[in-house]
Formats: sequence, C-alpha cells, structure tokens
Amino acid sequence: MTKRLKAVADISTEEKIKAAATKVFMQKGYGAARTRDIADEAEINLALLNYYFRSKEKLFEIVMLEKLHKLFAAVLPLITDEGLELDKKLELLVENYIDMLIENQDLPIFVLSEIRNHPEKFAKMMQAGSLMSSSSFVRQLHERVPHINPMQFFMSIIGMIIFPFIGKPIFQTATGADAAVFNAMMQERKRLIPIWVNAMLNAG
Amino acid sequence: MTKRLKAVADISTEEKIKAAATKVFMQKGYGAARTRDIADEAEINLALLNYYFRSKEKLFEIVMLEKLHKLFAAVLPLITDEGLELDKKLELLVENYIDMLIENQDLPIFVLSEIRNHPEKFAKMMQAGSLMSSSSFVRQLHERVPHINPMQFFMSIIGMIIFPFIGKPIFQTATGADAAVFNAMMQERKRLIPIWVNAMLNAG
DNA sequence: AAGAATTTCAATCATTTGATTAAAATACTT
DNA sequence: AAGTATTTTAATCAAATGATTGAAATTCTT
Repeated sequence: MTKRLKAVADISTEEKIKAAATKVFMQKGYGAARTRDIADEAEINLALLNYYFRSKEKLFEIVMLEKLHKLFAAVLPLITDEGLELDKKLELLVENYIDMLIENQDLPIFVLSEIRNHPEKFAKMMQAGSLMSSSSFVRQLHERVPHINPMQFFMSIIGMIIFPFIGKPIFQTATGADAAVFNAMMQERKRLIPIWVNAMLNAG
Repeated sequence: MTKRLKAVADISTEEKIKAAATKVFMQKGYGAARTRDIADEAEINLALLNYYFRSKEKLFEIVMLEKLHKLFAAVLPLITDEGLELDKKLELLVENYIDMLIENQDLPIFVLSEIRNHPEKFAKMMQAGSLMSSSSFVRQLHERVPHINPMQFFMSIIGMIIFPFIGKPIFQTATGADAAVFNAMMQERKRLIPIWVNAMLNAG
C-alpha cells in the first residue's frame, strides 16, 4: 500500500537513469563513462544516481547483466532445443540473431570488450558458455561431421553472423555504404549463411 | 654528434614507456587507462611520460597507429596482390592472419573497440578500408561468383578468421579449453577455412 | 489539511588524474 | 675536470570525478 503510487514514480526516474546509463556505458565503456554524463543524459541530479543505485559499479552491473542476457537469449533457447533438426535450427538461429543484431548493432562489441576489461567478474556468463558447447546444436553438428571438432563450425557460424556488426566501422567505410545499405546486406545474409554453412558441412 | 650516445638512452626510456603504454592501453582501453598505471608499468617517473610524449592522447595515438598498422599490414599487401590467383591468395591470407593473431590475441578487440569509442578520428583507417573493397581479392571473388556481392564473402572470411579471437573469453570457457588447446584449434583453422570458403564459393 | 515518508537538489568532500615546474642527477663535449 | 646539455625526480596544481550530506520539495497517508 505504501508502495502503490510510489512504484510508478520509482520506475519513471529509476528507468530514466538506467536508460541513460545504458546509452552512456554502451557509447564509452565502463572506464570512460562519467556518472555526470549519465546524470546529464537522464536529466536528473547527480545525487539521484547514487540514491537509486548506490554506485557507478552497481549501476553498471545491472546494465551489463541485461546486455549479456540479450546477447545470449537470442541464441541459447534455440540451440539447446532438442526437438529441432539441424537445418531448421540453423535457419532460425541465423534469422533470429541477425534480426536482433540489426536492432542492437553495438551490443556485441560492447559486451565483448567489457568482458575483456573485467575478466574476473562474469562467472555468470561462463554458465552460458558451457551451455553452448553441450547444446544439441553442437551435438548435431558433431553427428553430421564426426571427424571435425563441432566447435570449429560453431565459431565460424557465430562469427559469420556477429562479425559484420563488430567490424561495421571498417566495412561500412570500405564499401562507402550508409546504414540502409549495411542493413540490407545483413538481411541478405539471413539467406546466404544457411546455404554457406550447409556447403561447409558437406565439404567438411 | 650531440645525438649519438644520447639516442641510445632515448630509445631505452622512450621505448620502455611506449611498451608500457601499449600494455596498459590494450588491457584497459584509452578511457580507463591511467597515465600513472603506464608510468608504474614502465618503472619511470610520471613526469617522464609527458616529457617524452607531451600528453596521454599523443602517446595513445602512437600506440594505436602501430596497432592499426599491424592489423592491416597482415592482410592488405596480400589481398591487393594482382599476380596471385584466388585460391592461393585465400590460403596465404588465412595462414598469415591466423599466425599473426595467435601472437597478438587481443589486437582485434582492442582496435575495434577503440575505433568505436572514437569514431571521429581514424580517417587514416578509412583509407585501408577502401583499399579492401577495391582489392584484387574482392574483384576475384566477384569474378568467381558474379551474382553475389563479394563483400558478403569477404566479411564472412575475415569473420571466420578474426572472430574466435574476439570471442575467446566465451569460447574458451565454453569448451573448458586452456590456451594451448585454443591455439591448436586456431592452427587447425588454417586448414579448415580455405576448404570451407571454397565450398561456399561453389555453393554461392 | 497536518504530518510522515519519499524524492530531489545544491553544495561540498576526498580522491584521482593529467599535466607542469623547478631543482637535482646524469651524460656529453671540449 | 669544467661547463653545457639532457634526463630524471619530487612536489605541486587545477580540473575532474565518484560519492555524500543536509535541507528543500514533493508525494502519500490519515
């Protein structure tokens, strides 16, 4: 009861700060992000940031956990699905992942560079990593091409999906392409990558 | 004459600072790197950093330019070589690049995340980017599979080569592999990727 | 409407950080 | 060896930064 209408305000300000923090952390990374940048972006007093989140680090952990989840949620449920054959799984994986990445273009570079900068934390992510290597997707790859380490295929598939978004600043200027052209190319890859992977599996 | 023996000392201290800066910048990124970390790492007085390099930013530019060069030097001369047929070029590209990356495992994530954090600078790199899309390698890809944008192949090939190094923290825990196992897998990829790319080109 | 709880703010603190300075130490020239 | 130029150091500065405080404003309860 004491909480009913309060909760509304809570969400409003707290979410405003979290959204601003997400934006600033994603742009500059944890180390270069300033709590004042976040406060300005959220249009709130600096003290409110500490009032709601106690510290820069705690706020970052919340943002980071959400991003980590987003990066893995698009792939884990699919590749661990036991009742889906390889070809269909591959097709859905590519389509879902590329769609998500088009909407979140600098998610991968953010997550991967922050992981590199704070390798100590992220024991939680290790869990997701292990789930991958024991997934039915990897097992199916192994059954299809028994004499090659399925992780070799897995790294290649994920690389083909994710890497264009990480290397975008280079590729985009390389091709002189604007955002629309880049996105169109990513759309095209939803069709190409499954064809290519099948060719790789048959060659492997 | 005034410079003869002086030069020896110059190189020693200046190089010590540059080496320390390289290490710290690569570990933490520009924004989170502290000049005092660099001075400590180099075992020199903080003032010497500014004596030799004027500022943190100038020092960073030197380090960054070297890293950028290293990242592109391993690939540009090869893919722009007009007198090498596609298959051989691909084979050499994969071998050279993977060898270089095994020796410089966090080069890609460092360069790519710094480019993202300071997109304004790096007009120099755009040059390298353009050289790629007009390279004979890309032209040869286009001749081999005319109905597909050769940059689609190019992104996939570079992605298969580079991405495992960027995603290493995840893949390594995913597989429970130590550094030696990871490196062995990268060696194995020197053989696999050319086979796979050929299969892709034939399927394309 | 009065009183209590929550939220917001301006001001301020203690550290950290990039950079400078002036003096000391070292190396070089003659 | 004396004098000059170069390199190194300790001390310090001003600005930036994460965080706190106490009071003001707002919202909620009764």
